[in-house]
Amino acid sequence: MAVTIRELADAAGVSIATVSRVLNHKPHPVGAATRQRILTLADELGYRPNLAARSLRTERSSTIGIITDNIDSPHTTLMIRGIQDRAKQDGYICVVISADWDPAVEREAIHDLASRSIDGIIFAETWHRSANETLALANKPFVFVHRQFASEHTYSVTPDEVYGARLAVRHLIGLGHRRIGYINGPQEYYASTDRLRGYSAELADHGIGFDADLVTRGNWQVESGYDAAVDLLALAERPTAIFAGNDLMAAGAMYAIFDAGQHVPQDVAVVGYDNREIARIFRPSMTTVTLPLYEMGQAVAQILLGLLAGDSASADEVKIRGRLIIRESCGADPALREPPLVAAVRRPL
Amino acid sequence: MAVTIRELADAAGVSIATVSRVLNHKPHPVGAATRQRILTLADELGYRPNLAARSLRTERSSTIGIITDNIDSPHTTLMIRGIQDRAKQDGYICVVISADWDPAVEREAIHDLASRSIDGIIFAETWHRSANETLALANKPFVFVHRQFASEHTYSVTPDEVYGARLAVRHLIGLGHRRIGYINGPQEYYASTDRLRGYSAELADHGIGFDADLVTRGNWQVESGYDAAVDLLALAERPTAIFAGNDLMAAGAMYAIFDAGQHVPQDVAVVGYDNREIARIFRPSMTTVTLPLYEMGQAVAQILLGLLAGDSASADEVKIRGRLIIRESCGADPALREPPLVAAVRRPL
DNA sequence: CGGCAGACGGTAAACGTTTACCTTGCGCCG
DNA sequence: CGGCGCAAGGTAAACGTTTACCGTCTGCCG
Repeated sequence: MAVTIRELADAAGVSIATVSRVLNHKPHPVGAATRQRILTLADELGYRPNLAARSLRTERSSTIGIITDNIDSPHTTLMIRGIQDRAKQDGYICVVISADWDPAVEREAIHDLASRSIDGIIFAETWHRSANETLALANKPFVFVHRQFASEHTYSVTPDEVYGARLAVRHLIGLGHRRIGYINGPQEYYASTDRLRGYSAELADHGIGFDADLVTRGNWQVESGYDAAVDLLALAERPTAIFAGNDLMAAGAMYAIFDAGQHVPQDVAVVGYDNREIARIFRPSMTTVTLPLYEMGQAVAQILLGLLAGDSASADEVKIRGRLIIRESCGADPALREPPLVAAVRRPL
Repeated sequence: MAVTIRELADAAGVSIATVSRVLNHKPHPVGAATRQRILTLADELGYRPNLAARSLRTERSSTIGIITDNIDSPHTTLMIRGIQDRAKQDGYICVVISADWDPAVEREAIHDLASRSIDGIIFAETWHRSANETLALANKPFVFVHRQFASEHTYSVTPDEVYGARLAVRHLIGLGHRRIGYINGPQEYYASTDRLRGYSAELADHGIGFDADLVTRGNWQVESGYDAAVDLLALAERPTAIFAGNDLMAAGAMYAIFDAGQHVPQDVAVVGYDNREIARIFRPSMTTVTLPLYEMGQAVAQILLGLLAGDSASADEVKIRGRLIIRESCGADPALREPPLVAAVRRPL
């Protein structure tokens, strides 16, 4: 079976206390020779501390819990990856639990994590809801990332939606557009309101007045983007560009434009948001703003690990900026674009 | 702090042994009255066993480890979801580790999991590689799911690729096609060879001869599907339908068809594989074969949990069948189709 | 030369369970 | 009525760590 600290201590001819001290880099003085002996012996014997025993003693487990509504979402996984990678640097692993938008499941998850002596919790894309009191009694540090709804909670990491929207709109303005439609997401999402703020702020910065007719609303889905674009195209003074709240709605908008016999970007330019897989594959490929999910994951892990190490985090809320990816749908100079998916017909037919 | 078994025992006026016995449903006889008292008291006090202590004692942790190459892959997450959901029914949680196609990381992951007294390991989409000997000394049960490459290992769950390919080809044949091109994936993948087998078997069943010219190869990416379709369209005797090894290559193939001035499905019908998000959104929406990822996850969890419970699993390898999703790209009777994304222009422009 | 500080290391308790083994009491049968 | 068997429950060891506390030895200073 696995080699224990006892056996390692016997092999090194010291007590288990000493072994524990060198393995955990304790300040307690240990002779250089013994330390070295223990270290090499540990390596030779392949000693691995039993983490169950350790966490029984220390009430820590080098594990952080991630609670998310559904792990099977394109947004979540990349964030989790960021969290994992950062956590791994400090020897932590992650367990992720899907709460299915169900407060009861979420509470149960918190309890489960707590009874496993988890060190801290990250709420990813999920709202704290009724979790408050449960969290209180679990009294573990917790942090939010990509929180979708309002909450008065302390530490959280979110994308800088205002900045992202400004990037998109600024780009369109730079291409000469002055009437820019916006397809907003549902009102209750931060992403919607913040992107709208960025949209109008950027317009204002360029002296373009805000026109409420140009702002429509979808529900993040393709179909709603289609409907919204139909409305925009029906306007007396039609927009020459559309900024969609996400790539899915941008796809819908482009379909509406096609169905109206128009072309993208010649007649109407389109910019999306999220940089989902479809943005790259779509024809025309979509100019879009990235959601810096991986970086957000890293950032939130960083904060939690800091909390666990006893630092008090520097900022309550950190915002991470995405970047604009220029492709075909906006009509920018091809030199600025990402290389298109299929450059040209490669062989004569 | 958390209530311990000691406190619960004191409250109930019994010894901790008795408490432990009723909580773990041990066969050891316990009077109905005491049992009831303990149970209600446990509930009232909100007793949660300390899992660290339990696993120290039992060398089990109600945790299963999932090792995958990259959690951020559209295939993986849905499978993980299936595993999680099934595992949860038995009170297990999952930790997933991304091994980044790096054998060293994978070995390290196995060790890490072992030192955490994990109960079993699921390898998802990853090959065992040099993991063999590491696994041997960790001696935990392990199972494979969606294994990509050959291996002589025991328990595994894979999609029934032969069946899926037959579904696709049968459908095309049913629509009257006799010259059906196939865009294969890279040779080293099971998915490629098995789908090819299904393709030719189904042709044979309908008395259609195998024509090597109709089989091309891509690398799963959009671009390669484009190139492959260009080749197919250049054939003297052009195929009237193309079966692509995955949805991405199907998208590429359709782009090639468009660029040749042809229409899908009128001139060439196309069927994909995987039922990725893009299949639904693409125009024309793609007929495709689902990869039953969620079910595969459930199945593999089922096997592992069985192993952990002491049953010997019934079959070494279980294959899960996907199903055909009929959309626009194959030209089937609209009545058979999934409703299209955007049924029609909803409002007059 | 006495004593003290610090370096180095050991002892043992504790963390919260599970479980092998033991005790008690009661009913029943020969 | 003695003894056996079984139901019901208790005792205590063990799991592998960490860590507070306690030696011991050496060197150095007054």
